[in-house]
Amino acid sequence: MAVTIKDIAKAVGVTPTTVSMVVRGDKRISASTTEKVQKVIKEMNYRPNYIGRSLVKGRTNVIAIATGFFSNMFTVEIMRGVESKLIPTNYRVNQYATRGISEKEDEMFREILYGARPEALICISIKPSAEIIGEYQKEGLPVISIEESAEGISTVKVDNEKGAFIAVDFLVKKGRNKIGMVVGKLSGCLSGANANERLKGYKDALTMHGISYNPERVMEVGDYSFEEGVESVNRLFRRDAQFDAIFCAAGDMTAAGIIRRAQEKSLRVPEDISIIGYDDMIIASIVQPTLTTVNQPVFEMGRASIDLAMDLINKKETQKTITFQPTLVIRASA
Amino acid sequence: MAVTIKDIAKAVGVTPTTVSMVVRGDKRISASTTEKVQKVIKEMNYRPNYIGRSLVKGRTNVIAIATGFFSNMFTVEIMRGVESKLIPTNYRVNQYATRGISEKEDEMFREILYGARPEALICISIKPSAEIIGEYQKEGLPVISIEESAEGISTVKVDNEKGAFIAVDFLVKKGRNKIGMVVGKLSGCLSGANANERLKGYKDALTMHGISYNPERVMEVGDYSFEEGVESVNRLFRRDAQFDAIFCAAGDMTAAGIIRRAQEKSLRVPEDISIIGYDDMIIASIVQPTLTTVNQPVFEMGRASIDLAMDLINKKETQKTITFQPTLVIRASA
DNA sequence: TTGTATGCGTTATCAA
DNA sequence: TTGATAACGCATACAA
Repeated sequence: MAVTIKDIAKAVGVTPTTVSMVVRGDKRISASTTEKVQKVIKEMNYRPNYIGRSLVKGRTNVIAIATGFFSNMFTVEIMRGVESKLIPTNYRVNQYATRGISEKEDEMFREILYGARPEALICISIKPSAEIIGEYQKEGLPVISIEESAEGISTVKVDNEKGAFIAVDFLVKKGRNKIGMVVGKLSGCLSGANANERLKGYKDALTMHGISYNPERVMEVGDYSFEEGVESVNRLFRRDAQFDAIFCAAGDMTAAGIIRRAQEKSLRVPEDISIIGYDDMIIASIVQPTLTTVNQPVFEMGRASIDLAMDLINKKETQKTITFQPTLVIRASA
Repeated sequence: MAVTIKDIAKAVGVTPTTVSMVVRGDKRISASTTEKVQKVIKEMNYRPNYIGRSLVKGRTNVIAIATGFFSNMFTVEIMRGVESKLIPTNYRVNQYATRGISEKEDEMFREILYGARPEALICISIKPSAEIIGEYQKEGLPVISIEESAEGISTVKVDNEKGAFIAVDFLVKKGRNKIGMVVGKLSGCLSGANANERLKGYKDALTMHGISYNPERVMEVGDYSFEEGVESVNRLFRRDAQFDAIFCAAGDMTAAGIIRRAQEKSLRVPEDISIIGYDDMIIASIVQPTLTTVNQPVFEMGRASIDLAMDLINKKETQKTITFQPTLVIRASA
């Protein structure tokens, strides 16, 4: 078994209390005993057990992060930001993946709340039910949502309407007026607020430029894969509509698929058809032509979520919404 | 504060022991009290606190996973495998990123071991020092290393020699004999066993085909970025050597950079120069021409690491090495 | 079938 | 400046 505070106490000839105080750097212990205790701590390679400490302190120094999958690029970039902010703190993160099984979400959130007892919960692209939010509030445990927002919790998000707006505005100013849109699910259990907000930005930009909205030009996709990009071009071109541009609000990977399929159909990008993606992932600068896309400061959002979590934990802040601004990164595809 | 076992006990009019036994489904409690207790548990929304439970049981139901960064594609894919295997268990993972700061690694491993007290440690692409391994062994805590291997710990790896061998063998059989190699650091603190094993496979394949080894054709790179691929072509072509192929053992992203730079130099891929990558990440099927590459069953390795961890925790297995076989995925670049 | 007593590793309160 | 005692939430050996 591991060395405990008691072992140290016995070895030095003091009580556990004294050792505990030395461990925590309490100034009331004399220099001489402090030194003796620290020497034995080093020799016996003692370190405090967080479990015991958590139990008595009622604090776990853990931030829980929940999302569907930790394996997509957006989440990975968020986590990079999270990691970078976590270093100077003595907090750790515990990850919880729902894996898209929404029936089990409530159960998972309760297990986190009552079982694991983190000091804050950060949700990425998922939204706890109102009931769960109520239970977290009752326990005084702050909840932060990245991307989604809900009554009673803090939010870190990007202005999706604006992101879509600046992309479509740019296309129109380039002389395009038959602009298609590929976007995530607008309704149903897999839908998020994002898709609808981006659709609104798209419509607003069209309206502003006096272009009528044609639902035949909008295509919903389920995941954010390359293959769905390929497939969405196939399906859009079967419809009764023409296109001189496609704004892919469903991410750069799908946009890459769109470029590929367009090229296979002998359409020149951007001469015959302009394409704009969303997210500004690394893939955007690798495809040919390189992809004009809407950048979201994802790394910064990860960092902001930890800052906010710490402020909420330390009661320096109450419920708050942080909105980041997207920017258009102009490359070669539009 | 949250509901505890005591609150339930008081509400029902039994002792905490009885409630504890009901929670764990002990058959010794009568059906009638079991029912009463369960009713109140539901009403008061009670759930066992893992901290308390861990302290007394000496088990945390946590597997620690440590690596440099969780944000690269290889690690992400490992984590996907890990997540997929974790569902039916009641184990969770805690992530620890060293962020490449190797001086602090020992300290981190000790904090994990003595502070967080997981039941197993999985290291991805990093290798604990012999001293640390000794301490983990002393505590009876199994360590699994993915990619790296070391004395005294279990390993999940891919046959790197074979991966390089099949790639180079394929190139030679295609009539190439001036084959360059781009590979990770072969020595120094950032080096791994991987790079050297792949170099050996490269040399073995050349030898087998009677081609002499020319160190001028080998180029070391530090990270696995697209930019390094671009840069490595620049540097290789400044050397006193010719090339009709490049085997990029430093991953597909770097290989994509090599393709790009080769094309910029008006070299046709694969007519003038064949290129083979490593890892078979999604990028391999997106670049033009699509990339011939060495596939590693990364997802499966993640899954295997959890299976192995569970077996080690449950003493069904002692130290063990699992070696996966790479395969060559032939696409258009070679 | 249920309750009593004790302990897991740590910290906090109060007393010496 | 240090120590004795109790407590955090839970599980378990043993007693009743």
